[in-house]
Amino acid sequence: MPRRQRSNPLALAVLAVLSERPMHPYEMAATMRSRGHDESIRLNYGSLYSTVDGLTRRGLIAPVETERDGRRPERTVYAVTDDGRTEVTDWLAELLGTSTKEYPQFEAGLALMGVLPPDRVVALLRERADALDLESLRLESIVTAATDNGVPPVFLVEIDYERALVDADLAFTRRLADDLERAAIGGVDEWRSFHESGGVVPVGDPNQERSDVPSEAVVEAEEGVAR
Amino acid sequence: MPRRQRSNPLALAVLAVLSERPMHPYEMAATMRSRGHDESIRLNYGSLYSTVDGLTRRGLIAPVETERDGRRPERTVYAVTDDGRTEVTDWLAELLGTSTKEYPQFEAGLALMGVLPPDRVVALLRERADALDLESLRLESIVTAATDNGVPPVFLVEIDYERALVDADLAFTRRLADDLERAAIGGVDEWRSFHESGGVVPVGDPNQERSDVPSEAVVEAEEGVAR
DNA sequence: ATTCGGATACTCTGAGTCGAGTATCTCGGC
DNA sequence: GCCGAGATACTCGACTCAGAGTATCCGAAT
Repeated sequence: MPRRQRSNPLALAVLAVLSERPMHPYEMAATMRSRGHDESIRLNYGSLYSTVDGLTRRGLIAPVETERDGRRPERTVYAVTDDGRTEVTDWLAELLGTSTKEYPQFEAGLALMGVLPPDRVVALLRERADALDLESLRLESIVTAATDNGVPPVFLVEIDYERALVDADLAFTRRLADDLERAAIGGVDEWRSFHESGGVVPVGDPNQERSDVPSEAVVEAEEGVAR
Repeated sequence: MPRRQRSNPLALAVLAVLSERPMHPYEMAATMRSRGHDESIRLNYGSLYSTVDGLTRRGLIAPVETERDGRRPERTVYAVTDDGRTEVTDWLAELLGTSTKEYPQFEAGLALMGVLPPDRVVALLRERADALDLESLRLESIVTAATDNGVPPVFLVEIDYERALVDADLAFTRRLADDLERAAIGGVDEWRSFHESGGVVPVGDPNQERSDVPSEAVVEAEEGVAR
């Protein structure tokens, strides 16, 4: 059994458009773009073609014809198979019915922010908040424009979703910046004094170095995390 | 100039731990895990070792010694270089100071949900909401446990962040399920009747097929999106 | 008449990703 | 004193991904 892999949503999008009618890859891309799905699903040609290959290998889609127009490159039209039809609904049910852990970049930044001094972090968070504000407005204008064009709101829920997340992110980011500034979170003072008194952990004998660290409590606490 | 690529946060985490002191890859992994960073940054051995290779190639870290313990595999200890030190702070500033577009799986699901009938979607969204509820509790208990263990709250902000997003996601998901059920969003009735009267788009001549589609308005509207 | 941007339609390559696999050592329980 | 579970430390290979590159065609403006 060829190990199923539902990691790449682009494959699901391919199955979905092919459920409507057979197409060649380039047309799939054009269709997705015209529906704004490229806003929610990462789409670029390299991935598209290899995704289509993968789906073909797994028997979820199959080429139905290849046509050539003048001296242009050949176009291969694909159709979804019965297995493919089953897969679309199963996969979609999985996406809509469960929550999968994701790893946003910003979360990594938060986990490692101790490397920078707190004042710097506060300034950066404020910048980020402004960027998120713009992003929220951008999303709003997409919805407004589409609605004015007669697109029924059901087709825009993925944008609403993104906006809800951006707004939550914005609120969190602003709040964190404020809390760090006012040192309203435990450990900020130690973090600050660590950076003010040297900051860079010296490289050398690990054992020596441990006792060189200014704010021992912080390091120990961080290392002692038992989750 | 070797094109910099800051796509993989694991590389940043490697630079960050090596900023503290030189280590061999396996120890880096153990350190990250002990700090709970594997909750925020995707970590597995395959990626770790190739990430370390990449950083070495780009001159951001360098091997300082290789030691062997009995007949065990050799351990190569790496240290961060000056370029590496610059890179950590620059990269971190980028992560904390800007927002990068991400593509959550669920958003893809929302964009394609039209493939399933609305009632099915409502049921699935309810399931997802329950899962998110559990996830929120899990995150809360992580914070509680760590705090009880004496970890200063500053080291837990990335969990707070995740929790804020999960809660926003939960609120959105529940709200959407309700709205779809009550058809409080424009286009749901058309969607429903489309599925009740056949549902599957026939495969065949594209031109014919277009006029076969029961709810023409829906399809046209979706295709007419101009964003 | 010509040219030049943009659309059409893929192809190539190098790099990254991930899980499973390998082999050794350690330590506690019986 | 031996056995198995878990920790230590990495390796391998199949697959995926991104984005630049290639080649052709069309239409509108020069």
